Amino acid sequence: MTPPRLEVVTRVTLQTVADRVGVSRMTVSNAFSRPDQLSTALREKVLAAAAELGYVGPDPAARALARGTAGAIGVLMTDSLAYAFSDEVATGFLAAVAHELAPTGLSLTLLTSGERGEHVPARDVPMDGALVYSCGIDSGAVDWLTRRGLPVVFVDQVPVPGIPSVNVDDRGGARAAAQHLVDLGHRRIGIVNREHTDDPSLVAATAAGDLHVSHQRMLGWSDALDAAGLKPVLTQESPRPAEWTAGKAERPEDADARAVREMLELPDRPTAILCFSDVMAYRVVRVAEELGLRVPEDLSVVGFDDSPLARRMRPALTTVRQDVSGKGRAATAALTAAIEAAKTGHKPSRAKRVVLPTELVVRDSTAPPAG
Amino acid sequence: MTPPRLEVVTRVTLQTVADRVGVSRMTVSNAFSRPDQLSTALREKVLAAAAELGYVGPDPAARALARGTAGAIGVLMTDSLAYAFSDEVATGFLAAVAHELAPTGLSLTLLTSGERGEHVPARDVPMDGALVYSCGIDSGAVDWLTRRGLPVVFVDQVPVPGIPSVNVDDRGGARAAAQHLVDLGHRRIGIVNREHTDDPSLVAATAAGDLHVSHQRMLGWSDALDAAGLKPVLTQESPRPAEWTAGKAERPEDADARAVREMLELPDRPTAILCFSDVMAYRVVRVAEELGLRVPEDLSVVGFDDSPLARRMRPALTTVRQDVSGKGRAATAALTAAIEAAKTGHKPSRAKRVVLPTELVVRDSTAPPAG
DNA sequence: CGGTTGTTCTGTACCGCTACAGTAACGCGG
DNA sequence: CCGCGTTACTGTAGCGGTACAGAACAACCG
Repeated sequence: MTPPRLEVVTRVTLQTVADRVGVSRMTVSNAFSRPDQLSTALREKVLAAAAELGYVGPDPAARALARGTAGAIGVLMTDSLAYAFSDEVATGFLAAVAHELAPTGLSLTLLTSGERGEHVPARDVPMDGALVYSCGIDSGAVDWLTRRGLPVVFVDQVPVPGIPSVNVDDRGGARAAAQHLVDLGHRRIGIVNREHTDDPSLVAATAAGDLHVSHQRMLGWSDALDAAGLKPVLTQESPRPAEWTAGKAERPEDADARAVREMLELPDRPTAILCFSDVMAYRVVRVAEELGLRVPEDLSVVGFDDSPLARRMRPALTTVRQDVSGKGRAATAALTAAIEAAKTGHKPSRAKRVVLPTELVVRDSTAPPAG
Repeated sequence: MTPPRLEVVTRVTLQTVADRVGVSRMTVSNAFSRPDQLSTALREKVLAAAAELGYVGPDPAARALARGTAGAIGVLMTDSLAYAFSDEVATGFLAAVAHELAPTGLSLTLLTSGERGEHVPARDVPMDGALVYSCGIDSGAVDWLTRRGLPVVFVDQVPVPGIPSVNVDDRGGARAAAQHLVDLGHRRIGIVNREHTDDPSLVAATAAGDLHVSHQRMLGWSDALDAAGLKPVLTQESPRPAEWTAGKAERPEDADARAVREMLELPDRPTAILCFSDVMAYRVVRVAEELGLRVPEDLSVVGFDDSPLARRMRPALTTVRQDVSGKGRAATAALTAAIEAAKTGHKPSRAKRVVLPTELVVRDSTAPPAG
């Protein structure tokens, strides 16, 4: 015996509309998805009936299953979305991706690398492909993606054979930045880097995937400094913000500031500092000011990225420009191409590797050393 | 005749695994999704077989269809994602949403309100519910969402009966800001607002949905100014950045700067300025500096939002704090509740309306007028 | 006028999974 | 040895679409 309780809202599906108009379900489907498959007159009639019945359109989930495409791509980011969103470089990248994606009809789903409870985004979210951005390969997330057989593009990661990647010329940019200081006459140069390692084997290993960028920049700085016979004063940033959630105390910043202060209070303090990012450069400038040092008279500071902050700061920051939007565009293009290729069964003979150029932008935060 | 061409990669599904182990497909499904439904021994055997066959787990799309849930929520934002991402208030909100969402297993899909080509995100993306954030209701997107019968929560929008909403006390905050200036002794006060309207009927109308916030703030400022018998010097911001895409010239900023400059060059220039946002306040300070005016000695400036920029600026900005993270949390909570309610068929008797408090934060950008 | 072509609509067979009802086997008290 | 509550597993019937191979019929052509 069927339960007497009537379904209050019987879901309106293709069939409902089809019955109403007196055509086959397929015709209704075509009316919505392939207008060229039926006469205009009938299509209008179907659409009218659909509107009347409150049928909005093909159910996205059902369509995804039947078509075999999800209509969305994922962006795999740091576990801490708070970090990702507060970083102007990351958001600029995302904006470019979103913008580039729009005309393709694909939408953008944010993936965290962390596995909260039973749910693993990289495994459980329907998508047609994914961008792996600024996140360690160590997180199982990348594994899930590849195991699912999803097209993937690496951004700012260590390139891996067989996987398309987009990078910027971090090393070259860093080299130019360091050379700039050398050319200005600086001999004691400090470096404020993010967590990184000098051991290439470690960097190459999957466990240190997201250190790639800092390592490359370090290499670039060393290129120029070594050539000039200089040895930098190092300062490492505290480890990456693991569980740095919105609203909590900002550990990394404090640790950073302290380290920089120590460096600037050395008897033989550096006359110039190379920084991993504009944000770090900003912090360095603040610390310098607190210590009564003028920038650039007493201390030259160079950033990296040329984020909006660099222009906003005073003094305006000398930095290395990378084309964040271009990176987003290139990554998106590479991914959509890979998705297309996967669809048609084509095996991309060689995974494309894109390396975008960087460019030194000299502004007001660098000058020859005093004395 | 079936095509002789063999399927190169036969897709591995539940059935494949089931056949291999010699159990029913249902058992394999349970092994993955409901471990308590079978013996541990068998489950392990199934999992092992799955691993061996390269079966990653239930296909998300198929699962979504069968279960009737998409496992994702959408956030409807301005057409220009570039704008959304470059705004610290918006990104802070998003970060909070993402963070709050994580434990629920829901992921986050970005929806643009614009309809590019045939694809309309709000209609075509599988999701269980959506947040409507900082986007005009005029865009058909909201219509699509509601027509689909999706649970929706409005954030910073004009509250609509029957729809849960989260707002902050914009008016109260603005009032406090204006009162602060009045109390300091200012009599000539300028206002730099975003596009807005004074016509309440227009604001209430759907066509002007995203002007709600600017209108509320305007009301708040007026509350205090009117009470003090003052009439503000108005300056409107240019219209919202319609097609302000990444990398393009930044029109709004320029227009803004020009307008502010005009205001500050008046013979009877204001001694204090109230701004719609911290970003605008920042621009005002820059213009003032260019004109040789000192802040706060010659000009007091008040922002809104208390975004990170406010603390970063020099002088540190007096502003009105709103709890962006709290807004994100509240919105997410409201949405998940609504989704839950929808699932169990419960009709939420009354849509909840949350209004978060605001608080004046006095820093260094305001002082009594000179003379 | 037979044959080819084109348009418009239909029928069937999935897509891969889950809900739910049901069956078989087992343990156990009486 | 029967009845009965558990536990472990299975079968069926969808979820709501789309792909693709026809079928019906008109138009066109030599």
